[in-house]
Amino acid sequence: MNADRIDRHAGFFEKLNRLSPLSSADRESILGLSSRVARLRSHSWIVSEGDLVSECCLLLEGYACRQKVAKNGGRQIVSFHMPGDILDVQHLWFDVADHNLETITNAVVAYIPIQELRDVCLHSPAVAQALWRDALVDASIFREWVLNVGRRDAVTRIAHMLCEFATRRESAGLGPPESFELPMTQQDIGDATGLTSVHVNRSLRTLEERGILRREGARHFRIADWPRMQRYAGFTAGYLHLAA
Amino acid sequence: MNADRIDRHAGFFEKLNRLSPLSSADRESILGLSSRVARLRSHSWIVSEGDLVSECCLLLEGYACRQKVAKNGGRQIVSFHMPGDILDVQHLWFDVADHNLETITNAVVAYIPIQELRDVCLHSPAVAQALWRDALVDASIFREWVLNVGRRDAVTRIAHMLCEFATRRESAGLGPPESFELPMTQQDIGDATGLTSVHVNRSLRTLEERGILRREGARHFRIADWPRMQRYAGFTAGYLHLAA
DNA sequence: CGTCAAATTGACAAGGCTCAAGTGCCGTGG
DNA sequence: CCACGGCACTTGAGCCTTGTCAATTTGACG
Repeated sequence: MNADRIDRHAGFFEKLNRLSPLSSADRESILGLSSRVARLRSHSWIVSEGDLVSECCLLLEGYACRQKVAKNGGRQIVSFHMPGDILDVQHLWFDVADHNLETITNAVVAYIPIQELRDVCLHSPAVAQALWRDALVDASIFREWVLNVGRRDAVTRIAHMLCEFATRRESAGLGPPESFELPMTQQDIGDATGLTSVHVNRSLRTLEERGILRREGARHFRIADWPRMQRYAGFTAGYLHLAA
Repeated sequence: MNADRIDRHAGFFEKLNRLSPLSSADRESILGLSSRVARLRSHSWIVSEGDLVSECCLLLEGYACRQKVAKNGGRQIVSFHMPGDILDVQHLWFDVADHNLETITNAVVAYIPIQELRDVCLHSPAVAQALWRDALVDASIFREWVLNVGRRDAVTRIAHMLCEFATRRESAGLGPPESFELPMTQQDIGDATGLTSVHVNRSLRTLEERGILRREGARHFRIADWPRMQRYAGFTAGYLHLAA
């Protein structure tokens, strides 16, 4: 597992390094973190609300989301995650989970002991800053989602979600925003945007009819005019703080 | 202003101390922070999206909110704040604002230079941890709001917002949850819950009719059966991480 | 070729919005 | 002290976006 580990964590280092410039000593401590790697099926729950958590999760392959469930049974997806994302920085400082972590597709996850991560933070302010920043980007995205769900109509809402997905995907080096495969179902999109899957379906059709978006198969999206798409959705990448 | 400053910051110290136990040295560095105190009228914008920020704000008196504006002009309030709250921890690490900060009522705000706060964090891991935790609580509240706006119907949604307000108010030592004066207009409640003020008005009436809530004057709320109210709203205080 | 989940479509219901008018409260000025 | 003005709050009527229910089609995979 050791060779494995160094490979995996290299990506982690790059991510943190982008959030806050790290020294080679920082690099060493990060690569020195121990980890447990697990393969998970789609729709597995990694963490459930109320769980006592002692590890942070790093998503290595596949897609995941964070979600909460309302009293009436409604499921609300609160964020999507892609390879390279840290799934729950917050457990660095809170040991009880306040939401669920669920895989969307089959996935590979690295679990890093929180205590080790804390120690690294203590010895390296730069690493701490990087992780902190990551958490702040998270929060910024949540704010945008509140706006999205609260104040945009169904069609724009979905368009905005797609813009965010495409942008983060590109920024994670997973491909161009103009053409991509969605990992989530229309039900998932609905749960993320506060709509029903039926209405998501109709809204996607509307986006096609308006020429904003083309689909090749149900999950493959092509955006001919990416700037137009962003304008249509009222999407500005600022809140993602990509060039921190 | 110096005597003033120590007074004010005492509250700040208490808040951080609750989030992470601080030493007396930590206390000194916090009380040693310089600050600029300003009185603001209601509906003033403290920070606007896109602003370059070099100070963190601490709300000393009055109420404020954070909000974003959609392309179509819709205003979405993303969080409410009360005396003692730090309004933008995130500017500790991001210098461009991604949302607006607005007063709800007349308010008194302390501005603390970010550089000084950063220095304190560098020298005191405990202070850093406290501020970090505060930011994480923020994020947790945003997640709950996404759920609130996305998956609860109008009446429950408003009930939930009131529960949160009452709980945080109590926790901030501002009074019992069973009886309080709301600082915000019904328009504000609408902007926070993704509803129109008209529908907020009707929903409040519904809450009264169902016996969940009593009003004495438009803004004074009385909740006879507080546990029942929480059950009705599906409110559980866990996400507020009050007993960190 | 059968199976199952996801996607699609239609008909209808309903929750929430829009528009519009009216009321109540409070501070200001005469 | 009263009249006025403005803002927030109320209330009603009708519309429209989105939800519900249910049936059908599609597509991936064994």
